[in-house]
Amino acid sequence: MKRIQSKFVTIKDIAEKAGVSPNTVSRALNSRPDISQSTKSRILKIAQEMGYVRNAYATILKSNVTNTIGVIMSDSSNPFFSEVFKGIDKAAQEKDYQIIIMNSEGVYENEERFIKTLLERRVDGILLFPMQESYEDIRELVKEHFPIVLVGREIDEWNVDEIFSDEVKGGYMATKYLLEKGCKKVKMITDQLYNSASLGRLEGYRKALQEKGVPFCEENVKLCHHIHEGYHVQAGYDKVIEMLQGKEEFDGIFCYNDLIAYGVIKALKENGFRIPEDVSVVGYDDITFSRLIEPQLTTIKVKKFEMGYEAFQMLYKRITAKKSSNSSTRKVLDVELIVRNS
Amino acid sequence: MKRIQSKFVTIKDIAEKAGVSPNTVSRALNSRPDISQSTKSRILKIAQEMGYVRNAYATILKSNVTNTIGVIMSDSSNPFFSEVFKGIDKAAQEKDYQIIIMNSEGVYENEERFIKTLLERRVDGILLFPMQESYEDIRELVKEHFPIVLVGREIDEWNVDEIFSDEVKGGYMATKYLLEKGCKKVKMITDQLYNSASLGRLEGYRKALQEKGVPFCEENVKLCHHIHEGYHVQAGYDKVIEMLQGKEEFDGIFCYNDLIAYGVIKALKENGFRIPEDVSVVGYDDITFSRLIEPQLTTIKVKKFEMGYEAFQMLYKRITAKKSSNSSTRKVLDVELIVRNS
DNA sequence: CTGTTAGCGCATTCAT
DNA sequence: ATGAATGCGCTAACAG
Repeated sequence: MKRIQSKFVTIKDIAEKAGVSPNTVSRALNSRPDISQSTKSRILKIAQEMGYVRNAYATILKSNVTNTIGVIMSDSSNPFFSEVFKGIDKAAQEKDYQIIIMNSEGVYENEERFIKTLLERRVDGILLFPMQESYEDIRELVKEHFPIVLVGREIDEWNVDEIFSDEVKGGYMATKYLLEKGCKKVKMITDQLYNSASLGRLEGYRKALQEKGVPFCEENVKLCHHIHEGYHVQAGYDKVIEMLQGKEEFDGIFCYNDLIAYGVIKALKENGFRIPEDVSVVGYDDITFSRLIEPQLTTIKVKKFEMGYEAFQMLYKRITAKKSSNSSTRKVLDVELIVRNS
Repeated sequence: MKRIQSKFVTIKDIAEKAGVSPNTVSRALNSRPDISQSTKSRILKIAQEMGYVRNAYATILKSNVTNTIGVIMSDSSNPFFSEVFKGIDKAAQEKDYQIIIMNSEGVYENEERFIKTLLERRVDGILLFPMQESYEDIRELVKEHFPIVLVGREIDEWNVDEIFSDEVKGGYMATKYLLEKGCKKVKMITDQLYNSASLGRLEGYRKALQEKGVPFCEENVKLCHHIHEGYHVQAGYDKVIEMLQGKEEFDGIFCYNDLIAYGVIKALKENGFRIPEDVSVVGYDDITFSRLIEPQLTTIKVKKFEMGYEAFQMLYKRITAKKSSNSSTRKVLDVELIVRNS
């Protein structure tokens, strides 16, 4: 595991060549006031010629500031996450922060391991998209006042910075829309129910039903257990097939996200259902492609870029705060119903 | 993870508490042979209690091995790139490598800056998706035998590791397919022509035309200048509108990528063209969504995940090589025509 | 087995 | 304006 490295030049090397002390070189490189213009430019020229590249690790070891954050998400290739990530990236670039990104695939053990690695690398803070049932690893960080912001999920109990969407409202709007369109049997296809996103959207679904006097029925909520990341489309497809085989009746489907909705639409079309004439479909997230599929997907728009951008801002504030405060910030992003043709 | 005065616990702290020397603590933590089982477990217990987290920077400063690579791409939210990235991530995780990811947005100055930052952070190697006209920054690295692998693009002149698709074949297959389907006027909508991907696909386009005895016509190649990342769809859409306004005639369009094809299809549909009856469309990349749009997109499938996975392997090989060899590796990935309904 | 010493590359004292 | 000394946290080399 040893690699040959093109040996990097050090300030000592430069110092020798320039006939000055390493310290003087350091001064020149960092544009300190206490150095003469002439030696400074001479040194800079030599440094340039020798191809000097500062060793960030040495600097960091002294300063204890890495200008790096860690980002842990379940699947950065999921369009929802990659949109959010774009916001993070933008904000981070503005503050000249580097990002170490890690894909947990929704596996708790990965998340735990990643956090440890990130701490070893002394990231200034962590942005984490909670995905699992257990939060022990996070709890530890929060307890120690380590800068962390939870993104896309709400964890009530703790005193931790969070940014997430108004999930209840989203679920409510989606369901209400279906009901007001005249749907009598509205199914919901969702993810596992151990996170605030699923729970919130489900609550919104119930709320809308209740408001319209439609009895809530447990069987109408279809849980996709253990969706492998990247297989939401398939999961939605499978659920519809399952429902059809079970001779279940429905004329409206509220999907946990757009990807599931894509699968749902595919299955419905293949089985001769017209959308929205026979069955109406509403998705969630409003990812880029939802306006490109046929029919264009009616969905709940989530402020993805903003979520990422704001998340970094919150983390940055936490990192640069003079002293660790005990009060936490919770930011709720509004959602919007985008009516298209499904 | 405990921190004393907002600082992390060091081996020195542990040593004091345990009444041993820092070195002994180091031995215990690294499972060295030369330490007694009893002191070792005693120290480990104390370390655990104190919430010790090793400082990777100190270790790296000594060892000069960061187990980190840098990845520079233009837009990680583009489905093509995020698929490739997934492959990189998978391979990197297997070797326990961290990834610092940077989005250049196709801007040379960004790329240059990023490379510098990555070098300062002493990444063991860099995976780079060349996007610009200038490669001066890369040339420097190559000259210094810094481990780098270029992904998705071919740069003939140099002696540098590369992995890319067989673009000529892809362009050829796409165009040939259109011609054999009976298209008489095949347009090509492509990106700027300063990279091997565009050039290769264009060459394939010409080759197919020539083979079928169709004269190549400059005006049939539509260049989308300066596509802002994330706006490929729009670019495709605009080009079609432009062509229609110019009263150009065409019955087949070969698109540089699937995103452009989405826009093309949208514009055609909006203007009353039937696909593929009136106009056939072929895309490139075969990203996930291409089978979900209507009509399902006929396209050239690129081995995206493999490209990323292999790219890391190549880089890893380079990083861990006993000595720097002068011969470079060039890997060409095969492409495949996926016939669907467009 | 364990402790002492030294040094990775840099920046921050303090001298001169 | 410049140099010398010190230490960030850790580990390797050498003693004991």
